Amino acid sequence: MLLQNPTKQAAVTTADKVFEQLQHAIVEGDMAAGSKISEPELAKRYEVSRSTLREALNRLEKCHLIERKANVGSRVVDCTIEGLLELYITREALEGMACRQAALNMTDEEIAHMQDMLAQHAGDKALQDGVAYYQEEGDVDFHYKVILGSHNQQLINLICGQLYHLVRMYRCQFGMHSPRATRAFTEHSNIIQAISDRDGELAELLMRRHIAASRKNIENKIALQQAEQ
Amino acid sequence: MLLQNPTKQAAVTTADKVFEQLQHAIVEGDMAAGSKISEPELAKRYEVSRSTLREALNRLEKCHLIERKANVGSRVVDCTIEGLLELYITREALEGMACRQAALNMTDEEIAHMQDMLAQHAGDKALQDGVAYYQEEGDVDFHYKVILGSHNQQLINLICGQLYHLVRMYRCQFGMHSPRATRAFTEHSNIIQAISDRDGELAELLMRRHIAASRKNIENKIALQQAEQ
DNA sequence: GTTGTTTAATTTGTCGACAATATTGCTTGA
DNA sequence: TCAAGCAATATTGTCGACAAATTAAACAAC
Repeated sequence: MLLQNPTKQAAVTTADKVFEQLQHAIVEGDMAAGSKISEPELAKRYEVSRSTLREALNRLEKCHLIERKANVGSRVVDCTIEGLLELYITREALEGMACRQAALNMTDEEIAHMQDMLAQHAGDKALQDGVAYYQEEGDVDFHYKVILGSHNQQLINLICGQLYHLVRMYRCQFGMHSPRATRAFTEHSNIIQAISDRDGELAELLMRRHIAASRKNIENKIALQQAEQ
Repeated sequence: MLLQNPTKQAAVTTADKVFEQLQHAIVEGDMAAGSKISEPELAKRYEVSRSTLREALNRLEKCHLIERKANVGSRVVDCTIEGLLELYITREALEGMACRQAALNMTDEEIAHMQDMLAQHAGDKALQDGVAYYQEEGDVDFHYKVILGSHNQQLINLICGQLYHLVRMYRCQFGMHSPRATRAFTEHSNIIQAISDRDGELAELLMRRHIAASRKNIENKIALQQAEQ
């Protein structure tokens, strides 16, 4: 299982390694969302100088996992419902367009490969109807493939390099392993079909609905929770 | 005339100031696109230490104006036709969605203010049918207003904080003061109308066409240039 | 003359210390 | 008792120097 950011390149410098560790810690919630970051403390904990730590912090800021204010310091971003919904809106726009471009720009080989992947997921899913696996890794794999298929470096960087770290963070913190698996599988199939038909307009429409469905799913949950209280 | 990035906050630290100067230099082309960046040289020229310069470089990287490779160094991004078209595609997706959200989320006051702005531009335009003014500043103002009107912080940060620096760079480097002014004005009017009608779907559609029209305008120019050779 | 290797020089990455700014806690006065 | 101002503390921003890596150059071998 890959399941790793395709735009990620091997960590060579120590700042890279610290960045990755911090990234993990933030995404997994080991560093509480919204909490203040103490540079001296973190530098000591990871056994690096403050310069290297600051270099790592800069990269965290680049993917919107922390926020800095001049002469005040850094905080881990906090996960709010509004932020989550905003993120989905943004994904809808970007991944929708990426899907349209994928329909135009993917090679036949890439499309074939993606169809194979889906077929394999179908097998896994039938095998272990626990559904969890597909939703977790399969979903991310699928979306990555489509995004990369757009062959648009701008879109790829924005989505994979920045947005998806936040997406993962929200997924962890809100414990979202949503049980839309079977439905998601059908939606994925239809999207791939549209791509292989080179129907960009339909591909975008389907991807947008796919993401919007997840968003609405969340909105409903929220509404339900508020109704209970 | 404002015409400045609405997400920009006052430069307080010296790294901020160096960042702004470098940003200007890159956007305007004083630092050639694609050229290598020498940290020691720049640090000396701006009379700061390498640490502060690197801090500034980090921010330039954040808005995609330079690219860094570990142990190798930084380069100013180069302006290619492909990159420009990719940028327009991305804008189409993001600003389209921002426009839809603006139709849903803008306050009546904000809408009224935008209508006033357009009316004023109309006057200016009639006055000096030189057209240049409207295209330059008015266009940017209009787009900023719509983006901010989305009330979606994620979209605002992505577009205003990152994408638009690149947009400005391309505009400068390729000398694009495209003469679509009168047509653009009509398109702007229609978009505002859709927003004030709270018709998100139409607003998004119109904004996407508006941006796509600019892209196609460029594509045609390119095709023409290549035909000449 | 070209290729491959070794050495020198330059550049980037990292470090610890100092300066400037912000925060905290205390004192003082009303 | 509370507010305001001041002092002390801690944090961030900036600096110059050293270590590690890359690039350039010189040299040797084919």
